[in-house]
Amino acid sequence: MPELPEVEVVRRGLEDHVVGRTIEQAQFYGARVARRHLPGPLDLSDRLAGNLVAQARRRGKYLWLVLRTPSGFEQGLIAHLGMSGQLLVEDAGAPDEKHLHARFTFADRGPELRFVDQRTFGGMALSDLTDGGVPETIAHIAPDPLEADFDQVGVARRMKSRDSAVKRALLDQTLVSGVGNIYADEALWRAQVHGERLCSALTRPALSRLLDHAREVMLEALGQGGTSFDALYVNINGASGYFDRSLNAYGQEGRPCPRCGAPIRRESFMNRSSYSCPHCQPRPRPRAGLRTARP
DNA sequence: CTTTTCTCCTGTATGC
DNA sequence: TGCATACAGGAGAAAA
Repeated sequence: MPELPEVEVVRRGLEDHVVGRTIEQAQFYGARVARRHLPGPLDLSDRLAGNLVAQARRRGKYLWLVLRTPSGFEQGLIAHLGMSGQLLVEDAGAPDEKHLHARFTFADRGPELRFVDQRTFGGMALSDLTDGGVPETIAHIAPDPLEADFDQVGVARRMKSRDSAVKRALLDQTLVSGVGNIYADEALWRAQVHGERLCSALTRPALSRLLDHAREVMLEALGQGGTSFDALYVNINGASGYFDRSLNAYGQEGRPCPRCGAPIRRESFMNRSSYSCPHCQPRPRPRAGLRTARP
């Protein structure tokens, strides 16, 4: 599942293999991949031909190519990988993938760029750029912890004032972007905090330390090419990352906690799975007056 | 306004 | 063997 480190690996691949090239033709197959481009896939295709790819940028889990027309007008081609999206650079002769949704050919007749996505939660769209260089349609996405001007003090303060579970806040992309289920669980394990603790029950320094852990675990994962459980996340060359070997909590149900040896537990939270150490990350005590399900 | 739940999608694993 | 069900989960819409 591509989160910040995996998306950054893809961005670097695009920087190396696509930036500096001119799009000859962009084709979109089916309506779903361009569903967030409201004028539709044919309009998107028309607008892309002839553009120079000037930059490959990222915020959180969003990627965008800065495209430049011959007259110098710039826009952002946003790509989100969703759960299973892949951007692949391949020779034109390579057989079409089963879930191929978009194909870009270039004026230099070099390798193609393809968007492949099994579960189609991902997509592409064209957007004007704001003064800050971020596409308008993702202006609501907060800066991620790897950005130079990430306002950690401000984020910790906003978290402190939230009346919700701390894991929910970590996953809220309008608060801090780039963190998904895997790195949220890993950051909480490192911070020794249970994800269902309320934000307001933690101190601002503790919230700041949690953000430090989120940044550090994502940086470490980036250094190992990201986390791959299967062939659904790969870099633009189709290769897997290997941070899955370094996971301490996520997906480790029943295995000993690397810190204390207690078996890692799996719990359901927000209709997905959360993994934590029952000893290092005790559940919060139910508060008086809190409504609980009763059979 | 804030917070939570629902929905989109398909391949894989599991149970009867 | 076949069919039903659970699960993976990001993000925006809808509901509370």
